Amino acid sequence: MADTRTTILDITEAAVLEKGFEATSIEEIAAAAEISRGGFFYHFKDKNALARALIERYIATEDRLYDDLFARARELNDDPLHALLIGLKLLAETLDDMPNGHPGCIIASAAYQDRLFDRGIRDLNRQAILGWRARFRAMFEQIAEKYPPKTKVDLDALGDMVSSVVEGGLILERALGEPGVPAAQIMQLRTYIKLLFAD
Amino acid sequence: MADTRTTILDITEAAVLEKGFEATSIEEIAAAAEISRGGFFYHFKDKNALARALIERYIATEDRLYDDLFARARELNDDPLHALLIGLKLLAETLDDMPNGHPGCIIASAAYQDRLFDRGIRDLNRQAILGWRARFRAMFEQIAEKYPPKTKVDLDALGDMVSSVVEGGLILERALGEPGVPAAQIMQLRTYIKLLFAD
DNA sequence: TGTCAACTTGACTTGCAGTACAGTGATTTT
DNA sequence: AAAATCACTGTACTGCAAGTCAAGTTGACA
Repeated sequence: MADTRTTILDITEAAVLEKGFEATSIEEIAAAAEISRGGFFYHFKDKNALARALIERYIATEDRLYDDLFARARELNDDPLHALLIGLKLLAETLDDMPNGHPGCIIASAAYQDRLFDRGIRDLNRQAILGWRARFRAMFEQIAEKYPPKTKVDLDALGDMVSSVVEGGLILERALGEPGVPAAQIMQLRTYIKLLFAD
Repeated sequence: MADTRTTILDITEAAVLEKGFEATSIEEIAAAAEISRGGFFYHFKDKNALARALIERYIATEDRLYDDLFARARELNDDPLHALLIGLKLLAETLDDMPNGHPGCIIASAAYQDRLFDRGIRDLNRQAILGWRARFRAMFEQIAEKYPPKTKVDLDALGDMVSSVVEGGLILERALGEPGVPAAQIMQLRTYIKLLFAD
């Protein structure tokens, strides 16, 4: 059996995906983990600490996913543009294969509940998004060197666009109850990049 | 003086933008509106009714904004592609001129708190997003007739992309504490549309 | 054998949502 | 002029969830 802390995080993640962080009570998390409320507070000082651990875990997972995906893409094609296009395709497929939606929500829900979460969580979030910006910006710089873009373009904004369409897509997906929106949005972004850089 | 109901909505909107819906108590809304808690419940049955009214008002505002913006753009240029490009530029400028951020958050925060809000609110949200999809899809259809797209493209996904980058941009803006992200994202989308359709 | 980590139990405080209802002063209707 | 309605105030209550605290239990390992 996994350790209780991990169990709590798994249960919380599922509950948060289903109904949001606020709507998930400690009581029900404890019940699902088959421990008492007191037991919960033994592992996490308060709900804030739980949120923080969840976000930390999510960011680590996401970073690893991006590492793997774009490393594999680069193996398949050494050209920076084609590697990115392959990576985005893989990302779209991965997004579509997530049955219960994507935990990206957690970042968004934290972004919209400033007061609820402490500064530490906000900084965590900020660093993660800046990290993704830098990651994709670096790829775009490499591409732009080899393939001059058809139009002048802000590479930071382009880097942000990956996060932006994923997060935006997740919101639409949830609000519409229609799966596949983030993947479709990523594919749009892919088309944009193709038009912008490819001959 | 504005009527109390409107005052309550204004105060709530500001508070929600600052710290989220959940973190805003009825007590503090009532205090800011200079009425008693009882007075609040006279106007709104519960917090759900307040959220619903806020979202209704937000959607109406957003629809009116889109109506105005793209009508003006069409006045400036009768060509469907150029009108849309002008409209998106105007939208980016409008987004940048909103000092306290954009209430788009409200849609997103509702999307992430399913349980908190009743089905009516969820349907409202859904209809709004479908409306925006249809609105932009119609524009893209008109454009595609005159300017065959360089690549096959899913017009629904393209229509969604407007909502997607605005909402996604708002999340990044909030999480980063960096203004101007949604406008920058809209400008990226504009570049994409230009590359996709223009000669 | 003792000690430490990982709990449990239970009692408590605080804060917020929501209910219920009695009353009040201003305005509107009849 | 009387009656009704509107837009509240005020108070008192229930119920739930978060979080605190103190004291006790249980199994593993040194």
